[in-house]
Order: sequence, then structure tokens, then C-alpha cells
Amino acid sequence: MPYWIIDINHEVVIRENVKRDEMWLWTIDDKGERLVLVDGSFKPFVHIEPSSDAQLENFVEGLKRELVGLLDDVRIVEKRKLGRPVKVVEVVFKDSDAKEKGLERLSDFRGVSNVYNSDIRPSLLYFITRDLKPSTWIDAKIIGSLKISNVPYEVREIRDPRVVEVRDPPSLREMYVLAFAFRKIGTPNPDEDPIAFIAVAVDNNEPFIIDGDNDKEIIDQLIKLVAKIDPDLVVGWETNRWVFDYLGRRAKVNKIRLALGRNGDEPRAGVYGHVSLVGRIHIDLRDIAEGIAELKMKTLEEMAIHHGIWSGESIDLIDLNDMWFANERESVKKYALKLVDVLRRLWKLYFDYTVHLSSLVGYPMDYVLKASPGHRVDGYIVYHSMKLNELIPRKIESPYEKYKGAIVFTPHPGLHSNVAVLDFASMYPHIIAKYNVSPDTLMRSDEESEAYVAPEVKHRFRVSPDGLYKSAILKLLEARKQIKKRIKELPEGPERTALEAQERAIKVVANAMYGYMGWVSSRWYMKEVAEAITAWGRNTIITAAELASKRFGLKVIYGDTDSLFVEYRGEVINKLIEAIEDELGMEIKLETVYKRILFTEAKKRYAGLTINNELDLTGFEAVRGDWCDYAKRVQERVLSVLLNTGDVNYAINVAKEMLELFKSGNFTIKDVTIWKSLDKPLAEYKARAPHVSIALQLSKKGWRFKVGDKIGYVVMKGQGPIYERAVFYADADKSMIDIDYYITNQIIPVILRVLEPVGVTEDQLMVKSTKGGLDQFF
DNA sequence: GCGAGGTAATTACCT
DNA sequence: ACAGGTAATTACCTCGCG
Repeated sequence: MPYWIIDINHEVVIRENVKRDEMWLWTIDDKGERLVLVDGSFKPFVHIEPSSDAQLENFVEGLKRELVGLLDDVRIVEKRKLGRPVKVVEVVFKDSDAKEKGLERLSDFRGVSNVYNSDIRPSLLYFITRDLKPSTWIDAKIIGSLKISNVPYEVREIRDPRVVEVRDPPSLREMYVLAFAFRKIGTPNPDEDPIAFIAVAVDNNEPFIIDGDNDKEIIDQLIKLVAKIDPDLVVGWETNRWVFDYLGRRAKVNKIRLALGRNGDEPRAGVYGHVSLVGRIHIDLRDIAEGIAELKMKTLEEMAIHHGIWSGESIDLIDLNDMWFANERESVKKYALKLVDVLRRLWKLYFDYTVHLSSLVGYPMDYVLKASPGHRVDGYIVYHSMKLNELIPRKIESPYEKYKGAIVFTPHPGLHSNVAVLDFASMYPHIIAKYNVSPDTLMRSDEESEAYVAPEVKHRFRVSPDGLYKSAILKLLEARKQIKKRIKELPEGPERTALEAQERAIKVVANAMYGYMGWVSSRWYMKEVAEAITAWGRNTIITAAELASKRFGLKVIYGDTDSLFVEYRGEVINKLIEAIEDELGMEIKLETVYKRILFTEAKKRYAGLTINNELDLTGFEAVRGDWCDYAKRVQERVLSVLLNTGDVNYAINVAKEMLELFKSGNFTIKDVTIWKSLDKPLAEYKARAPHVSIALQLSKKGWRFKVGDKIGYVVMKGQGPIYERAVFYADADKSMIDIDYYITNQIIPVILRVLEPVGVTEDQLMVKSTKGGLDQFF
């Protein structure tokens, strides 16, 4: 009977007067039955590497004496440390409490050189030692049944779980939750402001509102509803950031228990800010929004717009708050119902992806979404190294050391026609695989064997055997290749969508591998390894650029890291691609062809019109979140006209027309709002910036800001620095807006940025506009 | 005291 | 808390000048 793992939690319990560690696996079997599988066989353990002068047998005896009363077993085992065999002592404790005590005793024990595994969470250690992955199907030996108080399911005691065949996840009971609290002025405060209502959707049923005379009733109803529906999956928005914390504090005020877990537990604050509900998967969709770079404003509405599933007007939280107090409560609730439906539709787009990311990385679905790219790679590598019998170093932060990264070519400014973009496919991963770049293959200076030598930096890597990183990345690259092949063979449909999601999950981990190697907190951090990869990368792109220009006479217009922008001349491009692949042994692809492309003198900025008539904007203000909408729109339109027609005067006229419209007051407050992030706590700012100064003012009025929040401001008429004239966008009075500021500091600069390379000067924007403007073009 | 010119602080982007 | 490379604005400092 296969079981699909929903959630896992680790408990230390006393059963029949014996204390033991238990792993509770919350599962669904293939008949849709919910079951808890309890494995009581897990004993926490560490690996201890004795210092080189220690006598192994004596050392073991010493350990036994030191840890008397805490041990289950002590034995010498063969492991590998950076590929070389080593003998270490496996110390198995009776239970996790004993482990805590034991580690304390060991902290000053003589002869210990290294302790391994002590910083890996028990549930993860359990999973990796048994080669289990969450969000997969498993099988196990049933050895009996147990009771867990408050758990309404059958609980089976198991041994020897193992992964069974890969297939689709079972159908899950889903609950979507949006909680609302309001406050007349400022951020709602859980000690004073009640939960106003909660919008809920269950599975695919009609959304509804949980309402009540006070929030004790509301929270009570929520608890009862969760108990009744008993969802496997709870999806919310900002639930990790504040909602569950807020609900918890309101529950406390109302003297009720926020029993939302499957065992009746309250939400638990987990690692890295994740809130877990025992036995359920809790997804905060905001965590996914965080990873979407194109999404400037991390709101549910913006995310829905990004995915093309939003219709109608968005109402921002401040307006919603005002509506609530203006007694337009029914409209607020109606809007909330729409939001909860959108939440559900968005989650469906990410379900497959999250399942695959979870089973690839080895973290439960909710935790893997919250985990940073670095921790996702860490999860993947930890599993992989366990399979290779490698010791898993503890995470320690090494001192920061700067090293050289990628190369960016200086662009040829101006308007170009017919430009091809060539991209090396997964350049860094392929460099790692090709040159066996890894901490366990790096050669010491006195070592002699066949080696790959990195250019410039001259670090050497053994040709064989395959290193930790090479084998890890090859698995990903090969899996991805297979999936891509299958995708090509499939028609559009759910099967293909799921494969695409799997491919995305693999890509996310593969792309972060290089970064992980240069991360000072990574378990296998080694500067030389990261440095060698970028050195080979620079060498690769420079060689390719030389082939293009010297052998094929193709002008290289620009290039960044793993891409080359070259003149597009028919078959010559194919010959170039062949030559590059031949001589460098790396795959390079024709990514895009631009009919026209504009470069300024700046790197990392260009605008192109593809042969499919798509406008690609890169780096410019128009794609940045910290310029006002009006200026961004002007820049985009000017570029669109310039690239579509190639007519500079036309572009000038469009610019002037939009400038005139602006001068005559044809804009809204939102058009001129500038949004900037607070990247650190307010107290830590050294410089006076407009958004910081506004956040400080608002703090005094009862607003609370978290790191990462965005502050919108508008610049008003008057004297002095901008930070003195900036006003919170919601408090702005349109008649006081400093139109001149916006013209000289926002609109004119973004126009000139893209028109100066084609010879336009500021004076040409100043004379009144004539004919041939915007209307004619659009 | 004032303006020119440089620089630190800050944010957000690219690959 | 994945990496380095880059552009750009604003506040603020230094310096020369009167």
C-alpha cells in the first residue's frame, strides 16, 4: 500500500515508560485515506572525526566513558572526506535529549577534530539516511498500531520506509484563506484591532466570508471549519509574514486556542520564518511572489496580473482600509471573495512546480518555498553527498574573500539592425561538469596527476574521479535533458504542464549551484572553486567573441557573461555556432534575432525589437520598479516608436507630446508615485533618503514597517532636498505636485537616455511639439 | 557662503 | 544570507573663491 507524504514532524515522546524519538509521517494512501505512520527507529547520531594524533580505540573508549548513560551505540565507520576514505566514530544517542546533553559534554572533549551532522534537523537526517523524499509515494513495513492523542486517524507504527514508483500526487483537500484586519490610521495592531473577517474557499467550491460580531466568533468559526474540512493543504497570502502570528495573538486576547494542526496544535514558528501547521502543508503564496523578479510590487493583485488572470480594477490596501471605515464593508468583502478566488487560481499554477521542487530538494513543500536558493542547493547536495558516503560538513561562515566574476563587454552605442544573440546553454553548470570543478578534486600545489588547469587563476582539478559537484550537476543536467525531450513529444495538456514544472524546478537548483560554491556559508565553500568557474567562463566567452570577429568577420556588439550579440548574417551564424561548439566543446544557441536594437554607452542596458515584433527592454528605467509610471511609460513608447520605425524625429515628437500632456496635468497620483524598498531596519540608515524619511514620519503615526516593504512617495513643490518634499502617496494632494521635478528628474532623463545615442539633445525636446506624434503611431 | 566636483549610500537591475 | 558586475540618483563632503 503506497502512501504519499504530506508532512513530517519529529517528536520526542515517552511510550511505555521509554523515551524515544519518533518521526510522524502524515500521509494519504492511494485510496485517499489519511494515515499517520510513526517510525520509532530513529536514533539521532553524529560522526566524530578524531584529531590525527588520537589513537582510535582509546578515543572510542574515552567517548564511551564521557557519554555514559546517553548512548545507544558507538562504532567506527568508513566515510569519505572530500573523496578520501576516513575512519570516523559514529556516536548514536538514545534520544534527542541525550544528544543535546552529549554534544555539550563533547564541546571540550580532547581529541575531537570535527563533529558532523549535528546541525542537520532530525527529520531531515531521518529522510536522508533512509533516502526518502517528501511529496513522494513511499511504502513501509507495518509493525503495529499506535494512538496519538487528538489525532483522529489510524496511526500505524512502521519500519523501513522506502520510496516507491514516481507518479502523480493524490488529490488533496484544499483550503484558501485570506484574513483581514483594519485600523483607522496605521498598521493594524493585534493588541487593539480585531480580525475583521476571513475570506475562505474550500476545494473548488464557491468562496465565502467568515463573519461575526467580534473576532472571537470569527476565529472560533475558522478553527471549527478547519477541523471539519480537515484540509491537507492551507494556502494563504502573507500567512508566514503576519497572518498566523496575528491570529495567534488575537486568539490569546480572546482566550482561545488556535488549534489548526492535525493534532490540535497551534501554528508553530519554524526555521527561516516559516509557520507550520502539524500534519498539513501550509503555503504562503507570497513566498512564491518573492521569487518572481518581474513582479515589482509583491501584491496578490500584481501577481495575478503577471499571470494574466486578473480583470477589473485593483484596490490597494490603504483604499480598502478607508472603504472599511467609510462603511462600504460589503464592497470590501466582495473584493476579498474575488481575491481568494485569485489566490486559488494562482496556486494551481504552482502546485506541480512545488511538488517537484520539494522532492528534488528534500524539504517539505511549504518549507522549500520559503527556503532561499542557497538552502535549496544545500538540501540537494546534502542528499547527494549522503549517497556518496561523504561526510557532511557543518555550516560555518567563512570570512569573505572577493574574487573575479563574469565579464561584460562594452557595448557599441547606437541603433543597430539585424543582430543575433548567441547564448551558451547553462554555461557554469557545463563548466563544472567539463572541468570537474569541485572542492574534492581541487589539487594541492604539491600534488601531481592529470589535471584541468583554470585560465588566469591556475587552480588545478583532477581529471578523475568525478567530483561531488560534477556528479551532482550531471544528474540535474541529464534529468533536465530527458524531460525536455519528453516535453517536445507531448501535446499541450496537463502531462506536459507537469513536466514543464519539473523542468523549472531542476533549473532553479542547477542555476544556483555555482552561487552556492562561492557562498561563504555553504558547507563546501572554497573560493578557488568558484573562482575557477568564472575564470573558465571569461575564457569561454572571450574565445567565442574572437572566433566571431577574427574568423568570421562578424562584429561583436555586446556580450555579458554567457551571451554574445553579433551581426546577423544568414548562414555565417550557423558556421560560427559550429565553430564555437567544435573548439570549446560547449553548447551555444541562437537565442534571439533583433530586427533593430539600441545600445547606449552603458552595460546591461539595451532595447530591441525581435523578428517576432516583440519589444525587449533590458536594464532601462522602464523595467525598474523605482521610477514613476509616467516616466517609464514615456520611455517605453519612445523606444517602441524608435525601434519600430527607425525614425528619430518621430520618436522625438512622441516624447514631446507626452511631455506636453504631463505639463498640462494629464496624470494621476499613481503615475507619479515613486516606490522604493526598505532594505534594512529604519534605525540602520545612515543617509537621509525620501522613502526612509517618510517611513520615519509614518512610524510616529502608528505604521509599522518590515524589511522589504515598499514605500510610495510623491515629490511636492517647495525648497530644499527631496527627502523634505516627499509625501506618502496616499496623503498626496495633486495640486501640490512638483511638475518641474518630474520633468527634469524623471521624464527628461529617461527620454535622453534612449535618444542621446541617436544624436538627440535636450534642446530638441524643449520646442513645442508639432505633428506626427503619439496618436498617429498607436 | 556658494557652487563645482567628487564620493558614499542606496536601490535595483543583468547574467 | 547563492555569486559578481553594473548604472544611476541623491545627499553630503571637500575645496577653491570671494
